[in-house]
Amino acid sequence: MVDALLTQDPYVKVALNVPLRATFDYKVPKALAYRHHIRPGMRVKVPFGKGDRHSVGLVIETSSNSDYDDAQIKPITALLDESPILSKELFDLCAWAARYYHHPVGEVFFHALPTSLRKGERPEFRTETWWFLTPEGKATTAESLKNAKQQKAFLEAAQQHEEHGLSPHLLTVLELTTAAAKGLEKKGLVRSEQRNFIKSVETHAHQKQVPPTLNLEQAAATKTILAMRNEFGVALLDGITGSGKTEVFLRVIDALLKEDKQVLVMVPEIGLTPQTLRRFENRFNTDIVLMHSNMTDRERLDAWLMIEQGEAKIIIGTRSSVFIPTANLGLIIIDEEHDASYKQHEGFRYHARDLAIKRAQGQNIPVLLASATPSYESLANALQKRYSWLKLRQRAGDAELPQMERVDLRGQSLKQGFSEYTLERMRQTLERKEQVLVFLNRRGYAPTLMCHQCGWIAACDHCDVNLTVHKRANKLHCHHCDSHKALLHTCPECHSNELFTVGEGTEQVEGVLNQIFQHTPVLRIDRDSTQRKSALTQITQKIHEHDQAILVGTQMLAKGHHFPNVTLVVIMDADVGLFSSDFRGMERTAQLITQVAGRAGRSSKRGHVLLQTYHPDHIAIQCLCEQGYEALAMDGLRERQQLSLPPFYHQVIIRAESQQEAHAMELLMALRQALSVHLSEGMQVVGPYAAIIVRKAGQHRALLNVKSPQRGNLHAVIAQASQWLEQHTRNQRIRFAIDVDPLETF
DNA sequence: AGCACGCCGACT
DNA sequence: GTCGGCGTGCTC
Repeated sequence: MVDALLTQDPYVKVALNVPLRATFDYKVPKALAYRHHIRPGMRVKVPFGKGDRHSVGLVIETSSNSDYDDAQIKPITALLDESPILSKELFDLCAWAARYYHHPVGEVFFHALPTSLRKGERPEFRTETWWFLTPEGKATTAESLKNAKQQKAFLEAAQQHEEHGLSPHLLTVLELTTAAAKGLEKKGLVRSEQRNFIKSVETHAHQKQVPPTLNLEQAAATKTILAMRNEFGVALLDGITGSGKTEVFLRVIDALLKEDKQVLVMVPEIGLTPQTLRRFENRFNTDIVLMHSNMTDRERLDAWLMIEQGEAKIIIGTRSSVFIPTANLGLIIIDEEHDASYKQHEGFRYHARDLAIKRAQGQNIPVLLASATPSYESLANALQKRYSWLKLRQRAGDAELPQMERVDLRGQSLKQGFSEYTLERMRQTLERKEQVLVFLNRRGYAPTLMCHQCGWIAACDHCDVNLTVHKRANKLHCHHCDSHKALLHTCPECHSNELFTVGEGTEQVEGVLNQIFQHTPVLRIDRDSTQRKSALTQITQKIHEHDQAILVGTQMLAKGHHFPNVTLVVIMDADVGLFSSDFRGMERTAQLITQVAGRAGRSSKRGHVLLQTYHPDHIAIQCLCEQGYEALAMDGLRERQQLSLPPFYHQVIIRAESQQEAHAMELLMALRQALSVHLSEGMQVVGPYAAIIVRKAGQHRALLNVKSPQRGNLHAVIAQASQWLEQHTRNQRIRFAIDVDPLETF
C-alpha cells in the first residue's frame, strides 16, 4: 500500500467536455491515491470554473509535474471509476481522432460515451425485479388463495415457471400485478430478486432459415474475407444492387459467431430499416443490438453495456457506433460505405468509415466496406491494392441489369417536368400492372415563388437562399435553417397577386401524377411525407398491396428499400450535379442515379431507367448510361489526379462564421497571412472565399482551403492554424471549425 | 460550453 | 432608485 502511494503520480491531466483544446491539471488527494490506482481512461469529478461548479472529466495521463503553479491546481473531488471506462484501444482511437481532426480532446472522448456516462453515472445495467417461488410457496396449493384472485393467479404462474422465475416481461404478458406479488411475498410464498436488465431472449423472433446457395462470386468473396479474419486488412465488396452483398455479410458473420467473436455492422443514418434488422434476426439465434439516434439514454447505456460485456454478438449501428466498446470484436462491416452520413457535419467532424479502419488496425481485425457505388476514395485504395477488391457483378436469380435510356428534353414541351415520351412509357408500364418510381431530389411543391409583375422572389430572412413552397402545409420553408412562414398570395413589393411557382418538387409531381393517372395510387416518399413514426411502413405496405402504383420521392428512395414490382425508374432531372461547383458533385449524382436505378427490375422482369436530360451527349451521362458507374468513376479518378484533388491531394477546410459580414473573411485573411511562413513544398492555400450560401441562419460564412499531397506537413500547418485561431477568436464573436477531409468544399 | 462579472435602458 | 439586457473573459 505504501508502495502504491509512492508510485502514484501527484498530478493528472484531465480532459473535460468543453470546446477547448487544452487539458486541465488536477492534484490527486493523498487519501485517494492511497486507496486507488488512477489510470488513463477513468472518469473523475473535478471542480471547474468559479463557484463550486463541478464537471466530469476523463483522465488522459498521470504526471509527476505540472506547468501550472501548484497553488492554483485544485484537487480531484472524486474518482468515478474503479477501472478505465474506455479500453486502451478506444482510448488510443479517441486520442488519435482528436489529433487527426484537430478537435478538442475532451469533446472527442465524451462523444465516445453514452450520455449517462458523460454525466458521471455508473456503468451499470438497469435492474428489474424477478419473482421466484419459495419452498413454502411450492408446498402451498393455489386453491387455498381463492379469496385473493390476483394472488391465486400469480402463485399459479410462479409454480408453472418455478425453474426460471417470473420476469417483468412475463408479468405483463400474463397480466399479473406487482401488488399480488407483494402480497404473496408478505406471506412468504414468493421472493423477489433484482436482476440486470438484459435484452430478453424470449422476445427474439428467430426463425430457422435455410441460407440460399451462394453464386461463384459470392462464394469467392466470402472465402477471401474469411481468410483475412485474423489480422488487419480492408476488403471492398463492390457489388451491384441485387448481387447479394448482404448474403455475403451473413455468411461471414456466421463464421465469426462460431468463433465467439462480435461483429459491428455500420449502416447509414436512414439505412437502418426494420427489413434489415429482420433479415439478421431471422438468420441468427443471438442477440442483436441496435445503436441509433432514436434511442433513449437508458436504452443506449444498456446496449452499450451488453456490447461491452460481450452479451451481444451482433451490433448494428450508425456513425457513432464506431466508438462502441467491445469484448471480442472480430470484424467491422460498413454497408453503403460511400454514404455521406458517415461523416459528421458539425462539431467533431469525423468520418466513421475512416475511423473504423483506424480502429480495426489497432485491434488487428479486418474491415469490410460494401457498396454498389463505392466512394472514389475507396476505389482508389482498391486500385492501389491497399484494399482487396471483391467484385460482385452478377444479380441473384439471373435478373438482368436495368437498361438505362436517356430522354432528350431539348425542344420538348414538358408537362410539369415530364416529357411526353416519359409519360407514355409510364402508361405502358402501369398497363402491364407494374410499378413506376419517379426520382426527384427536391422536396416541397416548388423551389421558387416569384412575382409575375415585378420579379420579386421569396427568400429566407436568415439565409441567402430562396424559400421552398410547401402548398399542402401552406408554408414557405427554408431548407437550410428550417425556418418557415405562411405562404404569401400577394407580392410584398408591388402588391400584385400574380405570384407563381417556378420548378417542381416532389409534392407538386405527386399532385400532377394523381391528375394524369387518376386510377393509380401515387405515393410520395420524402422527409415531409414520412415524418410521422410509422408513416414509411404504411407507405411501403400500400406499395406492396397494389399491383400498379407510382412512387415519387427523393434520395430516401435510394436507400435500402426493395420494391420488387417496380420496373420503370424515371430520373426527372439527371443534370443536377453535372455542373456542380463542388468537385464531388458528379460522384454524388452518379451514386444517386445508380442507386435509384438499382431499385428497378429485381426478379424476373427487366428494369428500365429513363434519365431526363438536357445534355444527353454530356460525356458523364453517356458514360454512366453505356458503361456504368465503375467506368465513370475511373474517369473521375483520372480527372481528380490531374486536377490535384482528393483522394490524391489531401484537404482541410477552415470555416469561419460571424454575425458581422466582413469579420469571418478578415479573420481567415489574417490566418492565411500567418500560415504563409509555415507552408512547405507542394502545399496550396485557396481562399478565403465566401461560402456558396454566404449567409446561413443569420451567420456570414467564409472558408479557407488548405491542400497538400502529403498528410504530414498538412497536419503540421493545421496544428499551427488551430492554435492561432484559438488565440484570435477569444474575445471576438467569430466561430471557427476545422474540417479535415471535408465532403463539401463550399 | 457554461457562468460570473460588468456596465447601460424601462419599470414593479 | 433597481432588475436585467447580453457583451467579455476565464476555466487547471
